Amino acid sequence: MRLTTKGRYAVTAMIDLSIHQANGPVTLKSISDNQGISLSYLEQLFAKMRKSELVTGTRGPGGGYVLARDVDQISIAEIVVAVDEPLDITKCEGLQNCHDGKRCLTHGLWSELSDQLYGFLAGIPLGELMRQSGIDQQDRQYVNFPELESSSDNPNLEVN
Amino acid sequence: MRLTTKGRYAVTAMIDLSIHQANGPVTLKSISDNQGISLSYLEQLFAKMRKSELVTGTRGPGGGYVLARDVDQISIAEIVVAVDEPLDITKCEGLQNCHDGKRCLTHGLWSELSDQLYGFLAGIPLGELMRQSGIDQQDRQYVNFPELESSSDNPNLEVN
DNA sequence: ATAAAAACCCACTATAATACTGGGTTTTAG
DNA sequence: CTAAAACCCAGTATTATAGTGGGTTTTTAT
Repeated sequence: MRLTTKGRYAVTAMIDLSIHQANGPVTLKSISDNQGISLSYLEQLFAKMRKSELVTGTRGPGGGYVLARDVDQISIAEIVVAVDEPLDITKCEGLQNCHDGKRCLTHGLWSELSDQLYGFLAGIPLGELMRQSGIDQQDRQYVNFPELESSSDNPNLEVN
Repeated sequence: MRLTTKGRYAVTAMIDLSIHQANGPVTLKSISDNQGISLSYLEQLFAKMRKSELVTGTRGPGGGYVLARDVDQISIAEIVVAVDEPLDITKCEGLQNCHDGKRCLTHGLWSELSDQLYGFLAGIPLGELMRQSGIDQQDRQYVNFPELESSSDNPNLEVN
């Protein structure tokens, strides 16, 4: 499992969607305007999320997207996996540098780490992030994730 | 915090290093041969990890790299952060699509998620993965991470 | 001394992933 | 009928990833 900016775009778009869907279907155009993501890129992302049955689209005027499930029944993991296409599994098979099984071994280790990461993100429902967005920026600090302290020694807070 | 194949290369190389450093410094050449990563790419990765003081290099014949700290005092998070250069923080500042603070808001949300991911990976020492590599592939299943069940419903096991 | 092994350094290139542009076509409300 | 929207697709620009190919220093061993 990878966690790239692509997944961040998708999660960001889904938060926007979950915030605004109360008034009916949300258009990609509005998400595009709100979040500064190109319309066509959003279309690509939502095509994948629709295939993963995270959202449902309705056509025509007044149409748009709504979440296919309750906001708390959709995890961050599902969103990330939906847009982040898996790389080919068989890459190391039949390669000369895999002869002693050493490469496959570390691959296996990473897949376990990946599995854990998935489990971690699977435990964070979209609604959790959505509700945080309603809280004022100043006081909003890990209120919904008490299991983690401030941990402000993180040198890599990717804010953009 | 991002988690890409680049981080995986670094973690893989560090596992290889931690396994072999008992016999003295490990050359990048040997890691390159073992793991099928290009020598020059390893040099780039290790230059960063050296700056982050995760490894120390010694020159000349018989030289190579060793871990700068005990294998259990180096976390996966540190390795990933060391090689994964952060994107520019100020990207959204002064942009027209950030006027209503909506973008900054979701950025903030993501940074919190990122912070949690960091905390999660910070809790996994390199030694934990290293020791798993000694266990036979067949029986090796989440033995060191009992907090997670098999979770074989993960649709995105990235094994390559 | 000399040779060789290794880190260390750098500029460039190839490939792949990301994100966007710009055109469509369908569907559907009004 | 018109327009708004999803839906679709081919291409392109940009960026990140990974590699190639040269160096130079440092250090050990001959």
